[in-house]
Amino acid sequence: MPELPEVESYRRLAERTVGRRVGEVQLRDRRYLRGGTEPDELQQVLHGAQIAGARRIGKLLVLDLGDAGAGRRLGVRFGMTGRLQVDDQLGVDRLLHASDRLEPAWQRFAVRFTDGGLLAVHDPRLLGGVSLDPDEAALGPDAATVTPAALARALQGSTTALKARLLDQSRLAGVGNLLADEILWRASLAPARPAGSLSPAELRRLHRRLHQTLVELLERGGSHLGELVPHRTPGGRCPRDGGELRRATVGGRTTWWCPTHQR
DNA sequence: ATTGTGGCCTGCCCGC
DNA sequence: TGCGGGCAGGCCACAA
Repeated sequence: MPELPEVESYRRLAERTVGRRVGEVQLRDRRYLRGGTEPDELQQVLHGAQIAGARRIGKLLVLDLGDAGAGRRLGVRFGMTGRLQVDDQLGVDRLLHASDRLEPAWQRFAVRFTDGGLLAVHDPRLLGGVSLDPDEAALGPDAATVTPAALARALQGSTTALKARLLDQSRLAGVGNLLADEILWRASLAPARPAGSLSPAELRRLHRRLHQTLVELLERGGSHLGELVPHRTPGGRCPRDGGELRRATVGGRTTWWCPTHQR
């Protein structure tokens, strides 16, 4: 599913649209609109606008608009099965838990550029969506660049499960379920630990592993390419010490961890 | 305010 | 072979 590494791939792909002008806007299903954006407004703002930039905050892709749409922004969320296409190129090859097929009906939103190119979002399950002027302030610091101090602030003073806090996009933006399991596994921290219970040494370890994991997976281009992920399955064993992994629901999400070395 | 839960949405996989 | 149920989880509305 698209987490920070996938969305960063999408952002890089979206950079190809910078400087191009929007012609036709296609919204196949108005359920794909989020944040109160109306089809008419979307059409009006996008038509004739130029793409001025492609940014990413956590899992949110933001296209800054220029010219006719100056000052406005287009936000794209990918949910867990969303894919970005620019011209004839796809952002990532494979998505875990998502079909690799590209049914025309799954193309939920697209803009045609006046040069004949295309930016399209394919999303079988409609869990993603597009909106005008998304609330960027509602997101915490981006997980790829968060400082140790900011990470500590995101966790401190809370008794909720550490993993739940890592998944809270308003505290830290970009970590999804697979990444959370991978990072906690690498940091040797139990997912159900109270978020505020980490010692300074554990906080440093978590920050280092978070950073390391993101650098590595950004390079590999997918959140499913971690070390733990292939073992998140019944009977799966810890690749570090061979112990049987445990499965439970933490923070409302399926969670796999190694009770032997994650404390 | 914070935290937890259920619903959305549908392709896919398993067991009968 | 077909079918039904369960599962996947990002995000949001809502409840406690």
